[in-house]
Amino acid sequence: MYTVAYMNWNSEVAHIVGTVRTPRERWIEEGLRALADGGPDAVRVEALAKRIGVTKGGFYGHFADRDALLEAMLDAWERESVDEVLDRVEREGGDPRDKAQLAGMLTFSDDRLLPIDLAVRDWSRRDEAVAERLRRVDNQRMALLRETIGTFCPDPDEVEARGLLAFCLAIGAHFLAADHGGRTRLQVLSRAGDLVLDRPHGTAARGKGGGEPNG
Amino acid sequence: MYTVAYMNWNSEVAHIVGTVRTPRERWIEEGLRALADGGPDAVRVEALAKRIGVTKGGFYGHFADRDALLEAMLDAWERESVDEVLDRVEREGGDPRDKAQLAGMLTFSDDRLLPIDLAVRDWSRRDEAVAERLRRVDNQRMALLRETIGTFCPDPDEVEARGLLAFCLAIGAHFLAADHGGRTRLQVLSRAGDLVLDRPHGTAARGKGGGEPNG
DNA sequence: CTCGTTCTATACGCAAGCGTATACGCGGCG
DNA sequence: CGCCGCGTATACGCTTGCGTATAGAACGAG
Repeated sequence: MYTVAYMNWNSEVAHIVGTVRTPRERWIEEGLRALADGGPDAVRVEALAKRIGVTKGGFYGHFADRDALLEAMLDAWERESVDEVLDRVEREGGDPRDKAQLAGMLTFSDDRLLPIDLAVRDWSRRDEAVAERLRRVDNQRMALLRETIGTFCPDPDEVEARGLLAFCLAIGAHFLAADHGGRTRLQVLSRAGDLVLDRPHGTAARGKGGGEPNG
Repeated sequence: MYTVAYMNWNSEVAHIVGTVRTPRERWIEEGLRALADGGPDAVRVEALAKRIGVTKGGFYGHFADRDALLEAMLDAWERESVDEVLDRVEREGGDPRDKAQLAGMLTFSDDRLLPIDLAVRDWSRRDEAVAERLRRVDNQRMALLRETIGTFCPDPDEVEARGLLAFCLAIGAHFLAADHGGRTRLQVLSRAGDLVLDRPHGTAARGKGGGEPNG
């Protein structure tokens, strides 16, 4: 019976999804990995094929051309970034401030999404369409920050400023190469987060970069 | 800048520097422009030549290969970033907080240096040698921030946190695509700067973003 | 004026990468 | 079984880009 079920999956779902051998999603996934590793220019059809273990033969059955893949990659990223992360924050968030911190630290400590996010940011500086997508994503994250920060900060202008600060902190830290004289980046980051969220030092719940370093 | 009239440069200096027609610096300059516009992958010998108005013929008289140009570009950028900016801040800086603000807003509102800086940051994520250079530059800027913030903030850990915050704000803002509901990015940025530097709203010497003391 | 240095133009070989065309293989279906 | 669909492999033409070779032009020096 299992065999039947499997074969049903094959026949029924196969033509819906489109392919069984190397699904369209596989190309997108590998494309995003290449994007994360080397930027948009590193997304090369033949290179992806080699990584997957096939030739580019079947690629053009899924995508009209390389640009179509890039579009699909951005679609996937945008959906994954917004839906998944926001959902997860909504589910797991506790104290509003920790929730805000979680919002930032979630995307920005995810080993998979983070490098993609950073690559997209740089990419968006040169491609208006990418910038537009990033704007949609960032606006949603910013909305979350506004909401959570608004719970303890009455002035809307200050809320916005703190939101920007938190966001810039989460992003900028990954584009920064400075040392901190003995301190860990995480330690300084934690302290900075306390400042942004206007909470006494060491009050953060166990987030990702939270907690007291003690060292 | 280098471009200043290398045409009437000829007789005297020619045999000292070695070249008159298209100086080595010209290739570097154009390379940095290409880097700013399209990242390291956009620095192509033939493209630069076309932009300069020559063919690549003379290029290999100045540089062993493309990598040598990239090295030279980074040399130039590193020196220009550190020396020029720090000197200027030292000369023009007034109130320590404004000086700190100037430090960030100088590089990060310079139409020429800013895009190069951002491109180098992204580049450094994929090239360890570039990361090392960026570390040197960022450490110097961070030192300046420490110094100025330290004048009004006694706690070294907090100084470091505020410094990181300021730095991240200056950088991150350029990688951020979110809107601010009616407000200008500059407005929010200004308010955020006030928070970071722990000063009442509206006390800044000049508006942020290009508003350096223009004496 | 002639010479040598130095940049310039042009041509070449080579490799990577895109998109297309075509034949093969394998599984599903009549 | 034999056809068909779809993914795959392979080969091709085309473009871009690097680095080299070589001849010509510009300009200062003698």
